[in-house]
Amino acid sequence: MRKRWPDEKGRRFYKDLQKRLSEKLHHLDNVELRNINTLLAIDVSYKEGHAMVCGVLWDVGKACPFAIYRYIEPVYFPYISGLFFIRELPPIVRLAKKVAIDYDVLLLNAVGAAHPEGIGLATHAGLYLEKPSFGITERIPYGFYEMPEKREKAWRKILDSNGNTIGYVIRSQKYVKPVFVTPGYRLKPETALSLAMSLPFNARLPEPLRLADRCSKKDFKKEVKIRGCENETIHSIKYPAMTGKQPG
DNA sequence: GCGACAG
DNA sequence: ATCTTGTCGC
Repeated sequence: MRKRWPDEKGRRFYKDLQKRLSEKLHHLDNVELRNINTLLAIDVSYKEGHAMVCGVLWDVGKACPFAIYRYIEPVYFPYISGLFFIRELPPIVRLAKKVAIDYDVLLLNAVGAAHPEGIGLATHAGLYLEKPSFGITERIPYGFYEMPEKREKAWRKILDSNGNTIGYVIRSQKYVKPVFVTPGYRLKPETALSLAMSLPFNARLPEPLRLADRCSKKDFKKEVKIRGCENETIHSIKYPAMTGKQPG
C-alpha cells in the first residue's frame, strides 16, 4: 500500500470532485420500491494487507440469499474518513463485475448522502456500476438527528445543514443500537428507508449485510495464500461522469 | 501533542 | 476495519 497518499492537494481535488458530482445526482432519484425484487449486499474485511470482498445476492420478497461471491486483492490505499471510496471502491467494483446475475439495487456497509459532500461510498458504487444503491452503517460522518426512543422500534430523520433529509436513524428492535440508512444513487431517502425496513434484522445490521460481513471474514488466510495479486489501483478506475484531471 | 474518524 | 480479556448492563 502506498503511504502518505493522497496529500493535501489530492484530498482537495477529490473533495471538490465529490461536491461537483453530488450536485448532479438529485434529479435521478426515481427508482420505485415496487420495482425492487433483488439486491446485492457487499461488505469488505481486511487482513495482512488484503481486502476480502463478499457479495450476497438477496431475494427481497423471499427474504433469503440465492448466491454468494467472494474476491480478494491487495489493499492499495489508506482509510480516510470522507474519502472512503478511494480505499474500498476498487475492490467492490471488481467483485461486482464478477456477478453475472442481474440485480436491482446495491446495498453497501457505507454511507451515501449522509456525508460532508453528500456523496459517500454507497453513492460512488451505484454511480460507477450504474445501479440504484443505498447504505446501512453503525455510525455516520455527517448529519443532524435525534435518537429514536430506546425502548421503541422507531426511526428519525437525518438532516443536512439546510434541513434536507439525507437519511434515517432506525432502531430495528427495542434496545438494539440504531443503524443509519442513507440513500446512495437513484433512490429517494424514503425509498431507502422502506427498503431497509423490509429486510430481516436478526442482529444490528440486516441479514444480507450480516451474511456478507461473516463470509468476508471466513477462511481469509487460506484465500490470501491461494489467490495472486492483481496489479490494479484506483488509477485504473474511471467514472463515466468524471470530468477534470487528477493532480500530480 | 491529543482526540476524532463511514469502514 | 483490526489489535484484544474480561466485564458490566440492557
